[in-house]
Amino acid sequence: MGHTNWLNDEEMKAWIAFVSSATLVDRELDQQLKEDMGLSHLQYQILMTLNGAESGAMRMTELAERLINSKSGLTYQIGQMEKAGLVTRRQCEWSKSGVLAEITADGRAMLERAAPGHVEAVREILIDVLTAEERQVLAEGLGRVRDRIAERKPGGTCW
Amino acid sequence: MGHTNWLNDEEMKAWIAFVSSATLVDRELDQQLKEDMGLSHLQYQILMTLNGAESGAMRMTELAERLINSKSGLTYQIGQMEKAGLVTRRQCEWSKSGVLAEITADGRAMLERAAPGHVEAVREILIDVLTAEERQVLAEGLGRVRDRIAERKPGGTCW
DNA sequence: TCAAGGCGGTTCAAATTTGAACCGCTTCGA
DNA sequence: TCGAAGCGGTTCAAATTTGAACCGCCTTGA
Repeated sequence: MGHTNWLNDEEMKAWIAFVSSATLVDRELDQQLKEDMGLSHLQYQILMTLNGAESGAMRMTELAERLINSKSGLTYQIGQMEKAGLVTRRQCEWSKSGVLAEITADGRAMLERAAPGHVEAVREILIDVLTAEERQVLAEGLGRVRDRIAERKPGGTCW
Repeated sequence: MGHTNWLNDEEMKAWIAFVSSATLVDRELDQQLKEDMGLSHLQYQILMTLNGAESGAMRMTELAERLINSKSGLTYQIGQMEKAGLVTRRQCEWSKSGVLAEITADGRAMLERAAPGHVEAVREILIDVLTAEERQVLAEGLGRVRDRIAERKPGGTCW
């Protein structure tokens, strides 16, 4: 196996397009959210995820996994957002250790104000630039990529 | 215009797949490079870019733009890599301000050692998980996404 | 009953990133 | 020719991220 199977031109193009577009899209959205609402993309995602959970609350670790973030990083961000009044921490009922992050009324209000602009930006930057077929392929192919990587992490929470 | 055009299910799937796969892929590659070679993905990209430039050197600002990185961030990283002996700084001939970052022999050697493992990882994580048609669509569609965003930045160097 | 091991989170120091301020050239227009 | 504006990079402080160490709770098995 001593020989490397380099990427050919076709593969290289796909790879470059993927990496560079991902970087740019992320940067762009972060900027938009920060300018318009003072939220980072991560904070927005936290609010979205909590808002979507029933009772608006979720365990720290599960939240970290969902958002593909390190545990300590999440602790930090929840701390910031707690200061800002967007979320609170609550003890988990059935486990003395165990903390629930919960979205507050202010958090929901913030989300309502932020969502339209964010969705608009997502459309403008990504969704509306692609055809329906392309979106279909993206969902399918990249979904598979995501699942493959997720599978590789047996233990799971090693971030 | 008061009404938000929310993402429908099909669009949402594409969006989610894109964001989450991008995050995971990036994390995965960073990890692989760091474990195997002690390089961050950014550092690897810097070496790649310099190596590809004729004379193995490039202006700081151009490098920053290529890599979609802030100027100060690049200054920092080049500093680190200079300490590690992978690159050097050189004054630009035709401009007294103006700095060229140049890859060293050690830098090229490092790149040669790192490349096979990196390419392998890129294949395993992304390229080989997709069909040729999917790669084609990715290159085409996401290439368009990248170009659109790049166009929006008229001045260019505002990072 | 009790100690080892695992889980859920937090803390801590170190590395990285960001954006604004700054500094020395360069370039123009008055 | 002089001075304001712009470019190319760096510096600096502040925000964020990371990974390892740690702490208390919980489970399990001897």
